[in-house]
Amino acid sequence: MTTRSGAGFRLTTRQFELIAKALSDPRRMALLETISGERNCPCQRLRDQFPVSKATISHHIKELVRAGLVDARRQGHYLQCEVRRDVLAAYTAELHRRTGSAGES
Amino acid sequence: MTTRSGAGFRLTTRQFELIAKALSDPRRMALLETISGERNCPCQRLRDQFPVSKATISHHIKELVRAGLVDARRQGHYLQCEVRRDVLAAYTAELHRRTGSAGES
DNA sequence: GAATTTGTTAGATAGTTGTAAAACTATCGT
DNA sequence: ACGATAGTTTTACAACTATCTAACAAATTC
Repeated sequence: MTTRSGAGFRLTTRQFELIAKALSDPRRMALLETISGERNCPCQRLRDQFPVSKATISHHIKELVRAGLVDARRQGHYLQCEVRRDVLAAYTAELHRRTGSAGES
Repeated sequence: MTTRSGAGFRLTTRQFELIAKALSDPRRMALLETISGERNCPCQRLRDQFPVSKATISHHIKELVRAGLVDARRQGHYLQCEVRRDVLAAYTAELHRRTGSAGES
């Protein structure tokens, strides 16, 4: 099996930093988890699950998209969000690479 | 080969959050990289490589230790720092687990 | 024990950021 | 076109944090 270790591509320094930042807020991380839970996650559903305003959710999603962790496109008047697991894999690969952990090229 | 995916143990929610926070600052990440580069890294060497005060370095190391990413113990009047790669592996494993990425238990 | 070197702690400051309210834009159904 | 629903942007603010200086503590060497 091809493990996620070999993530096909490398991240720029900037993207690496943006991802680390994006993952550092617990709420944003929780949003990412919820998004990854459902195939297509209308943002509206996020509002039901988290006690935060829609403005805040919009902001967090923007950060996730900016980091490249999430793809979002408007579908009707819903927003379809999708987790970029390859980017996430590239992040952890780079993380291990930088710390000299086993298994990275 | 046993990939790092199976990280032997699980992190608490709290530690997961602390690690994410610890990794989110570029300077702190750079310090972690340097620490992981050398077997035993006297903090003094860090001061030579980074244009920050020793107080700042001390603070960052404290955060890394708090997150469990680094073990630090005083050896003489140097501080010996060591990266906990198993904790790092547990973090990435948990990250992929939470986002439903491949290969996690 | 005094001086030196190394790291820590306390206090202060400047910059960042998570959050919400309100105003705005976009899309759909009627 | 109108109204309703979904999401964005602007603005403001409180909380956090990276950083420094300065004072302190710990360990070594003379």
